[in-house]
Amino acid sequence: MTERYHHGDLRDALLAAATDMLAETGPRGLSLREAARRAGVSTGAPYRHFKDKDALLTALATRGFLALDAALRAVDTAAADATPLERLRRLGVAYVEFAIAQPALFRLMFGEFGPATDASEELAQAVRASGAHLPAAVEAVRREGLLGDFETEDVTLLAWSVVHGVASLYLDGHLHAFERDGESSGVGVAERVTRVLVAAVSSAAH
Amino acid sequence: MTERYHHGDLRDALLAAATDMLAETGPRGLSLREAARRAGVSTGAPYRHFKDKDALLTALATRGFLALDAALRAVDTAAADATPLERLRRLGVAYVEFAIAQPALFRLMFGEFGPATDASEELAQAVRASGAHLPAAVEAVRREGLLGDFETEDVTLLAWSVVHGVASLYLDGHLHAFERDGESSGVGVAERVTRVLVAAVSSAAH
DNA sequence: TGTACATCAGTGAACGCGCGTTCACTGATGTAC
DNA sequence: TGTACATCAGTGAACGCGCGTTCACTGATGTAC
Repeated sequence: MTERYHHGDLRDALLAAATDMLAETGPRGLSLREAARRAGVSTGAPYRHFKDKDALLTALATRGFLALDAALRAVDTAAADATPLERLRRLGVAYVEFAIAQPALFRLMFGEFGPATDASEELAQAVRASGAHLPAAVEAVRREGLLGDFETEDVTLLAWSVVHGVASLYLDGHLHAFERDGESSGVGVAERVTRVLVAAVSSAAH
Repeated sequence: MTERYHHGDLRDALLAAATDMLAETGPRGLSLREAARRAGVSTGAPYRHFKDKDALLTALATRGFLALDAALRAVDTAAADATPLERLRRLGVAYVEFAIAQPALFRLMFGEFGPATDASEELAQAVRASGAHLPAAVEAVRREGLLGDFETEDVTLLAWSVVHGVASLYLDGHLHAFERDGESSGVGVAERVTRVLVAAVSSAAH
């Protein structure tokens, strides 16, 4: 890395540093000063690129929701030939995988210390995009007549709650008792739970 | 409140003050100094009663789990004449109600900033006690032959995930889109979701 | 019943810490002529 | 092609803040005789 007065791409460098810190210490340990230090820049420099700390957090969360959106879209594509229910299930597992792969980012996005979801237009849009996959998948199930008397909205909420619950409990260390030999981390737990859920919902509709 | 040199029950007063602060500002805004201030005592005084800040947090979390245990036990008793499935469902709703009634306490208990669940023997025991209700209720359902091919453990995990997910999403403000007119807060959401879940699981078993 | 004394719950001042943010500045960049 | 100058991304020192924790101390309490 060349040392020069003008960094060149400090904004990106700060976001990258902040991402690392997030992974190491959680949203709480994320400080603008430390991010500046890591980017090799003085403590005042970030203010050329972000109005304040919250603006950086907002940018970080936006990236997170865009990444989640991309991950879910990829699953949707990859599972194009599966049944609607199986596609819904895989979406759910992918949600948990995302959370486990980037715990601190996930917490920033959904937890109490993250920015409000309407903190910026970009963020709001990313939130909307990433949140559209699950409802669409449930709607696809309904269109095939596999939802019985259940309402689309209720099933969406149920599905989201399950995977968000698994992810949260796992990240906060409450699922140790439920992990089994040979299961790699919480993803196995997510697999099991989503299978049970899909089996229950689908047989209820018949 | 009389002003005297010896407070009399500073330990309890500190815990009470900390509880208030928790409700106002979350686990993050909870400081030993501010708790001392509220209890009308100097900043060093808490150290007569708690080894350090974490010890106070541990005591607080222990109280929380004891309260959750009591709440769930009360539901269990009150629903003694309901079907096992309905009892399970009410337990789940009570879990969400607890979270909504004391958001910051719930976060301290289950979130990333709370003490480890084995930080003290009392805490570990309270965690165990409060966590026993759900598995017991699922086991009761199974005993009636209402679980079909599902494993007790998987259904327990599913149930816990759902209610924990609803609680977390609600507390973090992500369920606004799912609330309906006339529903008071997230409890109505919990009612709907648990009904769908119970309907699905039970019909799958037939 | 009264007194000496050990105990211990409080005081309040001080420590070092890292934080977010501001500000007068300086050095590099690129544009107008 | 060369020069004057505006722009703006950085510097680094400083601000005030609240925090957790320590420490020598003092005042109240209760127990032994």
